Amino acid sequence: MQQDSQHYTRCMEILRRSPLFRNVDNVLLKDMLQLFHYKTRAQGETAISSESASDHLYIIISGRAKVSVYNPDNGREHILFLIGPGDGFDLISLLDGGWHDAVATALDDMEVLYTTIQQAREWLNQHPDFNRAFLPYLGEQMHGLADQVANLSLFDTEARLARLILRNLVPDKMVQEVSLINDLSQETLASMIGSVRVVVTRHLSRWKQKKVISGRRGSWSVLDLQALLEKAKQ
Amino acid sequence: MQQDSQHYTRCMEILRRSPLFRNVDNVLLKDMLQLFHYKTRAQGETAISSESASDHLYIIISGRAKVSVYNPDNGREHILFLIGPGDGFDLISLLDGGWHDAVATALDDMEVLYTTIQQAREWLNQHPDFNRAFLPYLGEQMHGLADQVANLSLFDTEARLARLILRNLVPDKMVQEVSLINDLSQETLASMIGSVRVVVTRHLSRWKQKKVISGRRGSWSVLDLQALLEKAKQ
DNA sequence: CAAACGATGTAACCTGGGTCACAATGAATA
DNA sequence: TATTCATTGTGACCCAGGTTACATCGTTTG
Repeated sequence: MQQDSQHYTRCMEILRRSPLFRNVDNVLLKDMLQLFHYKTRAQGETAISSESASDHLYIIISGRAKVSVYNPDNGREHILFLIGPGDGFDLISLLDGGWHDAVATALDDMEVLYTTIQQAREWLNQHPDFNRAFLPYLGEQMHGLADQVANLSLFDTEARLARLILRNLVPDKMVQEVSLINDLSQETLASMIGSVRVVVTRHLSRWKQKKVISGRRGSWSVLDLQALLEKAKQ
Repeated sequence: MQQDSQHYTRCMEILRRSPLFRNVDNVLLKDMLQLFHYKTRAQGETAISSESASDHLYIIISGRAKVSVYNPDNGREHILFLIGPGDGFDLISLLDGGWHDAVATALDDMEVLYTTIQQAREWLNQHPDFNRAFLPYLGEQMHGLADQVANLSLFDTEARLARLILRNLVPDKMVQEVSLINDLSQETLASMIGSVRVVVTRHLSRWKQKKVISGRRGSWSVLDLQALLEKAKQ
């Protein structure tokens, strides 16, 4: 991406804030930006499929995406990651072959930066400092996956849902002691905890009746944090 | 470990064959071995727990271990990885903080090499070539975790068990078209697929009746590979 | 050899949660 | 305002698979 591009400043800002490049020198980061190209993706588009996965890597500037796996036989989907501005996708292909089965789909209209694995690898060889930047990021993702495995096999759906919500709590500026969770459809929530929509609905409405939570899509809030922690079984 | 140690040659051999150091120069590898210390672990011992996890890393010389997570509430266990000679544990702490909840337990009597994260990190800074050696290994593990998530949430227990067996097939030298699987207790198999012992027993005995498999602990063989593939749903 | 122990086989039972089917509520477009 | 479509609420049904409880083997140990 050229320095005179209209998007240059915004992209730079996002990179600057990204956990991916936390401790990377500013000048170096500017240099790196030259490697990347800019493009947009409409909501719903399959941003990266398994075919193209192994030869490019991406960094998100705006919008969110889900990285998921499907079972064509029973039509079920599981969301491995939700990613947003500053996140990368297919970074794992810097380590080896990249995701085989996973597919990334845009949840919103998106802007992304992309480059070839080839170029990224060369860059990495010339600038080993970048290893210290992105390796912790991959470590984080690995922990995320291990946590998902643990959740799926050690906890029931109610606990998994509670845990998902607890991980997405956002402190609310208006009301004390109350917090908000993300704007995600119940369908999406279900696909994140390895369950189906109706089950999520069931638990949410039970929790509403018991005054554990209140609100609806996009504006949930937690009334009884203690109860939620209890359901998450620590 | 000193060059005059009685274990030196064997250790070196294991390291040489390990996927961890596939494309590492022999001389460099010998150098590296100096970093490590040797010790043994009895079967059943908790080789590495979450407390010590973040300050040491290990390479297995002999014996196997399981890396697993527990839910104290319902007493259930899930095995994240089975590791054996040439495998490392807690390598992820080279990336960040290491496993928090996972525990490694020796399945057999073991010999391990160990060193501090600190020392390993310094070594890695001086020898960036090692990044190319162990990063693909971590990438592999990451794929393994993603596969487990996919299996747990997209497939039923029968398919998961079939898939586990298919992944552990070993070509049999004696009989054509027949293969053997690992020597693992049904309890262990269950903990690898996120289920319980009785369910594993159920499926195995059904499969025996339908002549899909035969044998018993330690000497299973697959009679009808096609049927097994079918149950694994591709 | 007896006894003790671990790993298996099996049967009876029960429930979490998945499936199906429809109604109700918005939000968006004509 | 009417219509369409996506999302959500809810009830009835049902089964995979988890739970409990023994019985049966092999293997190890006194």
